[in-house]
Amino acid sequence: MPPSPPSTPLLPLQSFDIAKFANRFAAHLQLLAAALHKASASAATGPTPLLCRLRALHAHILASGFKPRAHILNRLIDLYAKAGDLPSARRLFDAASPAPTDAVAATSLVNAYAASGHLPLARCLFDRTPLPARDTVFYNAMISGYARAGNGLPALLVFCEMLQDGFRPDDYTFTGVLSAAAAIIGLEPTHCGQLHCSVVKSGTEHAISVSNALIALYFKCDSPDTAVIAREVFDRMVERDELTWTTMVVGYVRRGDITEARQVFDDMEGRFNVVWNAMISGYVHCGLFLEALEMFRKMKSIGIPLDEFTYTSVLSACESAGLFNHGKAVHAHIIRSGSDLNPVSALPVENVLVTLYSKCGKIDVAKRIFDDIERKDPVSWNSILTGYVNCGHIDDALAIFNVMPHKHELAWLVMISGFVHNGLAEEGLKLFSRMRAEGAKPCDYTYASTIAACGELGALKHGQQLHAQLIQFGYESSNSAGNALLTMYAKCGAVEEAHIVFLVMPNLDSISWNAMIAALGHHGHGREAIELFDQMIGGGIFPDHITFLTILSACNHAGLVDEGFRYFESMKNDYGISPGEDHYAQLIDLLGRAGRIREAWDMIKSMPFEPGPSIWEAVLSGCRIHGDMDLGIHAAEQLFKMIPRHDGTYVLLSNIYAAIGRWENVARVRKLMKDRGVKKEPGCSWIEVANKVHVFLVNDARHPEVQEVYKFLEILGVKMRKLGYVPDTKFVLHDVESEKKEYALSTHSEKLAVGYGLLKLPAGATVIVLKNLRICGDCHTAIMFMSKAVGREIVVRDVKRFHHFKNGECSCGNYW
DNA sequence: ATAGGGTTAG
Repeated sequence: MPPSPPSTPLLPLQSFDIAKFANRFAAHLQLLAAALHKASASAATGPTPLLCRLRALHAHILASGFKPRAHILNRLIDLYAKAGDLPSARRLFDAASPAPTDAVAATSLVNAYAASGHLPLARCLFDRTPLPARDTVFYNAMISGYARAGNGLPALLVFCEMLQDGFRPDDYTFTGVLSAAAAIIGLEPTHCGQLHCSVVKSGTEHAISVSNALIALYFKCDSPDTAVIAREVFDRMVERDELTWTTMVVGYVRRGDITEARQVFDDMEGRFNVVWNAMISGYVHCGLFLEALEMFRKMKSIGIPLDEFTYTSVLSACESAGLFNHGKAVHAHIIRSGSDLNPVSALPVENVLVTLYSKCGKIDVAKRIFDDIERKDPVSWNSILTGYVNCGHIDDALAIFNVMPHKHELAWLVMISGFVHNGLAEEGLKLFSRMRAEGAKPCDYTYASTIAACGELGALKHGQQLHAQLIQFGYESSNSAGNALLTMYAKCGAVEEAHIVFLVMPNLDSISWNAMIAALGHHGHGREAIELFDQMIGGGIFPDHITFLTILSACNHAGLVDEGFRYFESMKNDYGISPGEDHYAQLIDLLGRAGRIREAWDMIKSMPFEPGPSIWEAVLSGCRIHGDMDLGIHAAEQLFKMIPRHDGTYVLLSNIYAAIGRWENVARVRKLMKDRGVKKEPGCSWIEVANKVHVFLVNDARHPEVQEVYKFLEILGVKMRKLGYVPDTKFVLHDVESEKKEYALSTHSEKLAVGYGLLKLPAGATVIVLKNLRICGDCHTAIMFMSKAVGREIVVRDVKRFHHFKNGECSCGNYW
């Protein structure tokens, strides 16, 4: 804690003669400068204690009637500038004009302006200083000012001006020039070479700071060759400082070369904690969390000072690795070790703690930490917002969002994607509109989330509008937006559009491939999906567990049993990806649909883990298709045991009882629910509703029968609410900002169709599926089963053609 | 010179 400003005068004025004053002042100013240098970042706003002392001293100087000579004046200006009181510095400077004979004061001011982000002011002063008053240091101030602000080109121009004006650059000049050059994006290796040459010519290459800047410059170039040169510069250095090691380690880390970084680190002489921190954060960025933790442990044990940077990286490692107990231990360590954390630079620590606690489900702890943060910044707000969203507390998140002082771009994004993930896609769209109305600028990720919302809603027109906006904003080459568009078009049934997006995307990543394969699979194009998968492999893209989930699902949709098996094996053997529960579930679903329910059963028994809900769901659906009711009920009951409070299970179980007409069991389910305090009605009501339903396949909102469909949906929606159901996304009536209501169902409705289609339908009941989409895999399957169930032909119109379903087959020849 | 918050695929 710096001393508070003295209330009594610093100096007893009467005891010194004027000459001695001058010396005393100079000495005091010197002391203040040293104190100022030590007290770097301070949390306090307003005048700092040091500034108060400076003002008091200045007041003494004025009161003494002593007219400070140039060097004292310069020092005063410098101190005011460094203490952050630029207006005072400027006043003194201007009062000393118009005859500044040296550049010292101007340099101080240029430095201060640049440091406080007022580059134009610095430049203005720079330009107004006449040539005779300039010196090398003066140019250096301007150059390093630009360099620190990341303005590479202006810095180089000042450097040229300096040479033209006939000044000799020194090591400081080159340190500035090189770090300015490093800020230029797309710098060519030849440029680095040219700068390197002029460094050598000037004879400053032995200065450590110049070599350091040179190394940083070569690393920034991001080519393997320049990294080698950086290494050569490093090897030739006779003397190295902390910055040298940091630059090397960070250089390798940024290139993703963690091994080289570690080698440099191991060669390091000295115990610089910044380098340790850099190494830890390097490990975290590479996903090597355990190595990061090990390094932290070692750092602690050999007594390298830990600081805010260390804690932030280590906590982030714990959070990313899911090692919450470890994270809590580090938190405890921070508290135990006393609060020697700088309140300004500890902010990232607090922010990552918020993330850590919310990630492990302790949102209340996260909230407490958040509330205790004194000076919350946008990251703090976004962290707690994300915490609530990820815990599914979307209402709390919204409440926080609404009281946020400055809604950062990311906050909008988190909120919109939060809505979409919590089944409130429509709210997401509304929020996007609000964002635009409030003049906030969406980034490509925001577009990605909003477009995903359209996909969930099946709101093709809105999706197209967003597509157009995206191009206007210049985001058309963004991968995230492209992937979202592709998926949106596929979910709206426009596979061709999706494919076009896929074809024109400049940088396909594994998500793009997965999305396109899924799009084809969902629409029943199993063969094409497989073909695309092979292309993906041929293109050297490594498939992940989602790719295999997708390809298995595609095989499932297309009834490609053998292919499904082949890919399941290949996943394990060729790619070393061990199948998870979902992969097994796909395969079991596939077998079940093909009537090979016993094989599916064997597969379950051979699984390396206990079957979970998705497995039993797959068994259940297989049993429903092929009438193996004993196994089906077994599956339903397993499901029931696993998630006893999951309403869906009650629905599922009573559905299957109802389907085989065992109404007494349906009643038992009702009673069970009552006993267990589940408020909702069991699922048989759904069936009662569904069996009387006339639903149409609709591609076009202007379809003559669409009004009837709307009416039905409204009745169904009301009825469901009366029964205590909250209609899920499949049946929500979407009012999508247009004048006329657009009732859109997402691809999930197909699953519903499968469910309904397989029920025993009373004579005369017709179940057709409402869609404004084209017929795709599951939907097709469902209708084929329906045609078998009702024993007569069902004709549905697709966008392109009519499909005639009869006796479980379709005129288009597609096997389900 | 080292640190913290985000998206899209199943």
